[in-house]
Amino acid sequence: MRLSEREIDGTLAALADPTRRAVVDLLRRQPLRAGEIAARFDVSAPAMSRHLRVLRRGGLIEEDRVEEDARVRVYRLRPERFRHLQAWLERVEGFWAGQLDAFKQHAETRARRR
Amino acid sequence: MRLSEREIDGTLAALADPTRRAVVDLLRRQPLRAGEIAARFDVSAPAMSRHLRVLRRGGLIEEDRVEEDARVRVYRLRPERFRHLQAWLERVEGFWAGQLDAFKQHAETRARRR
DNA sequence: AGAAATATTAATCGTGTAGTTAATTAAAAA
DNA sequence: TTTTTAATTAACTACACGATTAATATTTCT
Repeated sequence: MRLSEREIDGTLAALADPTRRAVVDLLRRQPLRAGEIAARFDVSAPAMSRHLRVLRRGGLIEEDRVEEDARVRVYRLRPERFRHLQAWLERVEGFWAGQLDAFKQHAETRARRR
Repeated sequence: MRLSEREIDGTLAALADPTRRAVVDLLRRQPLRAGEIAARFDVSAPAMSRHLRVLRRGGLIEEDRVEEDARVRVYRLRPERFRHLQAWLERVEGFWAGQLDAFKQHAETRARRR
């Protein structure tokens, strides 16, 4: 899958905040409820709620509801998006290989001319 | 190499802007002078200068000076930082195996509670 | 039904960031 | 030496973003 510019923007913007990266780091271990996440940081619940929304819109986490208690919302990481981001980075980094190809072609052209 | 939290922050913050990502995309092809970069976008030279500084501090590009004309500054991509970022993503994505276990445990706990 | 719990949205505030034009630095050209 | 050129820094404005407290659903517990 290839991310649109809009998706890339949301994803990178979401990761550009230290608190949100810490949340991602926390969710690596296991899914957690909104309250549990907020409690582990030095911010208010509303502030964390907004962070979670940004992460969700950035495609990095998703929200689940449990049947036992319809009030709680469980958040968990979405691995796909991280893989998409890796693919994006690979594409950007691919300039290196491209330059190498260009060099080869250049060398071949010169060789053929002789 | 492993990036510090501070470095990760600078790098991701630099990439969280559409204009700066477009600059990165542009520099994939070849190094360019500050003026050439600014001319390709719909922003003033000072604005682009700031973007370039953010990208440089984020470790994504570097500045070279040419001997023919000491006024011009040539910017080019630094591939290492992209690889470091990939490594960081891989580390975060590595949660997958653990997540599956956690899921199972979660499901079992729920089942037991009924 | 009424109270407590879970989480979000609303309203507000301060700060950081991107943009602009003007001023500045430094080097090449005339 | 004066003027142009290349690029940055300075000063200022507009707006998006993060944080907080208060208010609002919605669901559970007594």
